[in-house]
Amino acid sequence: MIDIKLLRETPDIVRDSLSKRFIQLDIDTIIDLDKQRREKIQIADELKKRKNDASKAIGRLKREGKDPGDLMEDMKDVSNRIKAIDTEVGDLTANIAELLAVIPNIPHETVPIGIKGEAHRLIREGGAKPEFTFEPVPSFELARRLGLIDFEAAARMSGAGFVIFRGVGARLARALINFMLDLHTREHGYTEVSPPLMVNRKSMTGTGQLPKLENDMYRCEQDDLFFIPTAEVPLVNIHREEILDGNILPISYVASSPCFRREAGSYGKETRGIVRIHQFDKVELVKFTLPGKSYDELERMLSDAEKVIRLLGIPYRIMELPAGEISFASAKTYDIEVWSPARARYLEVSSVSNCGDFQARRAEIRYKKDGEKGFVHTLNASGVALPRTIVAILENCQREDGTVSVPDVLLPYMGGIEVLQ
RNA sequence: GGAGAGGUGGCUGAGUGGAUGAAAGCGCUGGUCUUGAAAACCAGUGUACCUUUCCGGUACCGUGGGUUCGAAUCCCACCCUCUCCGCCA
Repeated sequence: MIDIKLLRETPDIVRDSLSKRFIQLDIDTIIDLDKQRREKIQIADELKKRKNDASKAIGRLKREGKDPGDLMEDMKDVSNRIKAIDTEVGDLTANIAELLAVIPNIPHETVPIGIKGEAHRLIREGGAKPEFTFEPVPSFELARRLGLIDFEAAARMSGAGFVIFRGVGARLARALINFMLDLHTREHGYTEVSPPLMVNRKSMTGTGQLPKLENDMYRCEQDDLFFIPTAEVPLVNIHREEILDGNILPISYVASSPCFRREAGSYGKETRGIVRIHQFDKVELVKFTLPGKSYDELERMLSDAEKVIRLLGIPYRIMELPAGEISFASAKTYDIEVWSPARARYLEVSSVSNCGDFQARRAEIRYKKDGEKGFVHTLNASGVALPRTIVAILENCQREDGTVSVPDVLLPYMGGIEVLQ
């Protein structure tokens, strides 16, 4: 959530932000409602003061054995007026909150302007693209031939967009998860967390998935619980409605979890293979920082996620997203993309974002340090998503005989399996 | 799912209709003292909103309603925690 004061005092910053994101929203209505609300609060507060003073006087009179009858009679009317105004204020507050909740975060000043394509800024590249003496086979074909993934059985039991990793395929997924968790906990200082996979509405609102993305999530209607689309949601909500000691920041969490996404409306593209599926595993990184430190931490987080890909030896590149492409809650986002030789294109395996105080404001996550207080900054990064990383491993490490060599860093996790065959 | 108990500030914990935004203790911050530290003593120490030069005001005792001139305190609903029973990986 953006600060209502920003809207009140410098509405042009918000207008500018919306236009950079190519979003049209009526903010004048909010500004007007906010003005009305404050006026009514003032009136109500004055009446409440009268009421409080009178109540004290009545108490005093009664104790002295005098009759406060008239005063009590007068206060009945005041009380009713307060009730009426409070109802109006309540309605206005709810109305404003609702409108404010759909305003996206303000992009950081360094974020490039634009939308698709050329507006993406290349930050750096790594790893050499493999040079094949044969036509590279697409990952879904390799996975099928090697018996790593069963698409048909998954479709039968759950529908399109679900997959079963089986045998060495499941082993590879588990190896990747363990490798990443070990890397982030041992070398990058993250605390491992195993969070709930279903969370309530308030949590989803706190991180910014709601109210906008309700249709993109699986929901258990009976209990009004949502399946998490990313572990970012439970990780950030760990500290919801808390005041953190500024001296223990930054706090860094890592979790591996399945992610559930309805991907409504995306049928037709990317439906083949495991590039876009309804349930996938992802290792997620989340940090809580002091406001002044978040952009330093963003770079560190980017390199933490990048390390995973570098150690796996997969060719990749890092792109900075333009304002028109960054997500709702983000102020600045880098994508890490891995190379898919069979498709001759890059696939996003990680999004690394600084949300500034946007989520902290929604989720009421504050800090206090040396008498100074405020909202923390929150950051999140995939570190990284499994299926597309598996695609990249299969395709980049494939050999002419149809087998795939396992990256060295995964060998300790593969129980002696060096080649997928 | 059933029965019971309970949810008060950073923590422990008083408080059953008016002098309580909330006793007391602990913790924390500053000061005195000390070579320094500890102890002792003194002072301060919740969050948010409105107003704003200053001053000030309002709300908040799990959440939301209600009763009342007045609610932490009474009533209703819901949420959460604990104990026992049932069920269960």
